[in-house]
Amino acid sequence: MAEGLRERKKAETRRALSSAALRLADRHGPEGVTVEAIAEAAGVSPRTFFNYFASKDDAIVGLGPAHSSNLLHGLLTRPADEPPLDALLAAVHSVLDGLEASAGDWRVRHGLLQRYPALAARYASRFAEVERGLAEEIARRTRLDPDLDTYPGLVVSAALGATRVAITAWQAREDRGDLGDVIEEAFDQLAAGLDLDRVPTLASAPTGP
Amino acid sequence: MAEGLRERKKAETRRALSSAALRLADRHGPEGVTVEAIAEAAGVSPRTFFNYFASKDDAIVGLGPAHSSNLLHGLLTRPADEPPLDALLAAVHSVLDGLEASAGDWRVRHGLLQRYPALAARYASRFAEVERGLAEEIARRTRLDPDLDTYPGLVVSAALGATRVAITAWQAREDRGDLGDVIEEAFDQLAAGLDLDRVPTLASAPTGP
DNA sequence: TACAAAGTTGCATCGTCTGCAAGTTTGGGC
DNA sequence: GCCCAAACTTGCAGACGATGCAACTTTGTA
Repeated sequence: MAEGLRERKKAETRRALSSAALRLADRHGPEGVTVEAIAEAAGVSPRTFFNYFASKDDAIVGLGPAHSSNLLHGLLTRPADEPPLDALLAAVHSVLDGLEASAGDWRVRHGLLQRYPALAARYASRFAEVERGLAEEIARRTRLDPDLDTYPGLVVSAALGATRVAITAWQAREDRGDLGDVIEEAFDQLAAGLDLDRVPTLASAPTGP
Repeated sequence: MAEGLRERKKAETRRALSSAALRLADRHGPEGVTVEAIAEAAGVSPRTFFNYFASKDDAIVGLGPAHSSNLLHGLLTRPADEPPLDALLAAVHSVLDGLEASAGDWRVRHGLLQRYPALAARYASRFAEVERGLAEEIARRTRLDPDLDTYPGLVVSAALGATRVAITAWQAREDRGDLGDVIEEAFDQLAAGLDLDRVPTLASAPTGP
């Protein structure tokens, strides 16, 4: 049997804990919710909580132990001779598609990350590992050294920063166009060397109608 | 009296605490040192520690309450019509010059930040405010909206990322050239649109002699 | 010298997180 | 069906971080 009762129960508990943590944190703020409350809402003991998540913050942002990066996986499936920036954009896009599924939680989570910098920090530290992995793959493709050369780390840092900025801007906009488009636009600006005169299109008119 | 005994004592205690925290964390790791140990090394009670720093991590990374950004100050002194990327590079340079002073602590601190991502996260969250301030200034200069447009956040994110990557690469190199040069090189790569074919110069030959 | 403001300290307390030693449940061989 | 071993849950005890409160001490000043 590929999927025993055990596995399903575990997955369900994890989901319940993460979901409860997210919901409660959204309502009362991360500091306003205790592990005890989360465990109770999920129907397990406080001690069990720590069998699933290493910290309260991890549960809120929904990061399991081996959050094996979809981003890196996406990059690995791109052709090796593709320009790094293009490959990274494609990887981001592929992750985005997979994300549409649990869009509700994701929306709430990103809102929390913006409202509470401490949470974002926790998230970022997990993200640093991903960044490292991506940089190594880029270094391999460009035959550079991931430690000594700046290019691999630079491309990855710029790409992820662009993604982050794009998501934030997209969330701030009322109209809500396509997130993929906003991200693509940001990458175009990177490719244009961040030269204001050569930037393809700017999102909004200065201000007002 | 502009500088009473009170002020001097406070400053000294703060320095002693931060210094002890840094030194102990470097030796035993951030988790391996307790607030009690730091306080004892600095000759104050554990309770007093929290009159100076909001958390253990803050003491280690040496962040006081009002870490008013030199970076933003550096940016504000640049001409308003300077291209954003150039202005940011200049701002980074100006901060770097001021940093030479306490170079010893700074070196150790950056090493710690690299070894312990959790610390880096704490640092980054403080840094987020700085990033926000820089983006707002860039938005003002470019007559864009800091929330709705991606450009301001994008430039700042890319610039700070480039700085971070450059510092890391510089630390990894044995020969230790000029840090300013490495940073400048990274900014050049940004200005070249991260196009591998147009990147000015690459730091190292592929690998080996 | 006396007094007020500022700073330090101990104490009590809450919450996070970990190790350990039970119990309880599940899956699989027989 | 029965039983065992592995996996999972739970309670308990305890270390540590962090905060509020109420003395107590030091510093600056009248």
